Amino acid sequence: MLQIYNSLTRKKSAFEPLTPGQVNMYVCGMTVYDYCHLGHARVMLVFDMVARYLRYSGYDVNYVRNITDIDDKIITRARENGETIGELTARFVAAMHEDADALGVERPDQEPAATAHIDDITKMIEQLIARGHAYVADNGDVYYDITSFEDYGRLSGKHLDELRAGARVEVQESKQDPLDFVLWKAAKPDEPSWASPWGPGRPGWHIECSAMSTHCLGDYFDIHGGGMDLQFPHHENEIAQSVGATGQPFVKTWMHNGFVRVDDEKMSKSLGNFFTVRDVLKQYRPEIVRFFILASHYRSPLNYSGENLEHAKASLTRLYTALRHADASGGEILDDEVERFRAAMDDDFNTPDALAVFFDLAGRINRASGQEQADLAATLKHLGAVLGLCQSEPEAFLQGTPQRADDALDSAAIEALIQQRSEARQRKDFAESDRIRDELAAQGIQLEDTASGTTWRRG
RNA sequence: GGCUGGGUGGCAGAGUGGUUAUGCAGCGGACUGCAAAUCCGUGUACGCCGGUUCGAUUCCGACCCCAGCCUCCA
Repeated sequence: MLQIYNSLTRKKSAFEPLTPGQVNMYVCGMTVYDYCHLGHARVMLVFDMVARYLRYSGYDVNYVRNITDIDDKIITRARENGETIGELTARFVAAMHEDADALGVERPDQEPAATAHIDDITKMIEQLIARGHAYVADNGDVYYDITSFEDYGRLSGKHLDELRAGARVEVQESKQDPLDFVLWKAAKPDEPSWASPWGPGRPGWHIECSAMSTHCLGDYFDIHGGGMDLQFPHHENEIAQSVGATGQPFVKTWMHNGFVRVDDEKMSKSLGNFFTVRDVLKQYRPEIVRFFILASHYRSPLNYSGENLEHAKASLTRLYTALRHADASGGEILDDEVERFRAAMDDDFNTPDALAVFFDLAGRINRASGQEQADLAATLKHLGAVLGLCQSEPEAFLQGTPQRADDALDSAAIEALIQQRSEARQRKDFAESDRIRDELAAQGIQLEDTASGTTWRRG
């Protein structure tokens, strides 16, 4: 039985979908004005893993991940670049897809963009006004009236008076309460805008997720996810909006993933300490990045460092080294191992524990032979598919692309040197043999002599 | 200050009221011309102080420290 930690109740509980066999999941995606950084990659990878595992567990999953394609930063950036917001966002949506695809993240079933749902957004705002949860201010903005929603603060554990005491919210004359948040922003001159009952303007950030999730998945759905920093105010506001507008409960299980850190500090745009996915992929192959992220629990902080990426690389190398000498064809899936894997994953998607099963399998593959080995290897590949790992040909992974294409040897050159070395070894010229091996090692090529010949990999 | 989450062996990272994952690194051994890979063996680690208990790293309380949110942020 799958247990998921619910941020709303702050405890793990058994997952039961609202409709048996069906899971509706919404995840807050990115604001497309720049390239994805590793923090974005973590969200995409974590919920990709969740969707994959839910499907593996037999659920029919409808996974929605939105795209925020209108907001202040987008407007500013487009203006700086001298391009339209449409041109800017189209470019970064494409870049995001490239990065996600590279990391083996399966596309969500739906990827709604805010600007394509202005009608849904304005309708929801009208509902909120009609139900007494929102008001039109004298500056033309529409605000949510925080005092009209009794449960406000429940998700984040905030109390209204304490939030007000914090007084870090910018004082806005037009607001009835400093904590009221904007649903619709009246357009200033030269800003992109859409028509609405309150005049030309654009949606506030929070309302788009309420409108799009409801549009795609209905009033009440199973899982809503995102980064921890979205818990307040974004998700808190979504609850106020959706429950306020529909009168129905909104989300059953809230899931929040931990941050990627650098030097024990949150990686973020505002701190400027971020690494883009494409930068990291210049140094490490996608599967290594994927392993790195899945090797710690999704709610834990994850520290980015070259050392940790090297750890991930070494770990994957061990798995692929085991698969390299095993033939999985004709192998049968071993139920006991699948059960161990599932027990780990059923415990709030405990991927580090699940990966321990992979290493047990690898060790046993190395010791076994024949049918037993084939069964073990087939099981490793089968479970690997659930996490999006170990699906490459072992040779392709181990001999994969060099880190620096300019000075590295190609396969043919390597094979030629190995051939020369074999001949040297034949005539017991070990000085020459070792010289060639050292030469290859200097290029990052590791040799392995086996009974059936010499194989190589990039170390 | 308020609210969350956390402090596990050299590193990474799970987990548990008593037999103490997993990977990397280290050490000893096997294999090897030598290596590499692999295999075998090897490490009583759970922030500090009290309490509950036959027994706590695991439960309770205090304390110290760290991170996050309270402002745009995945």
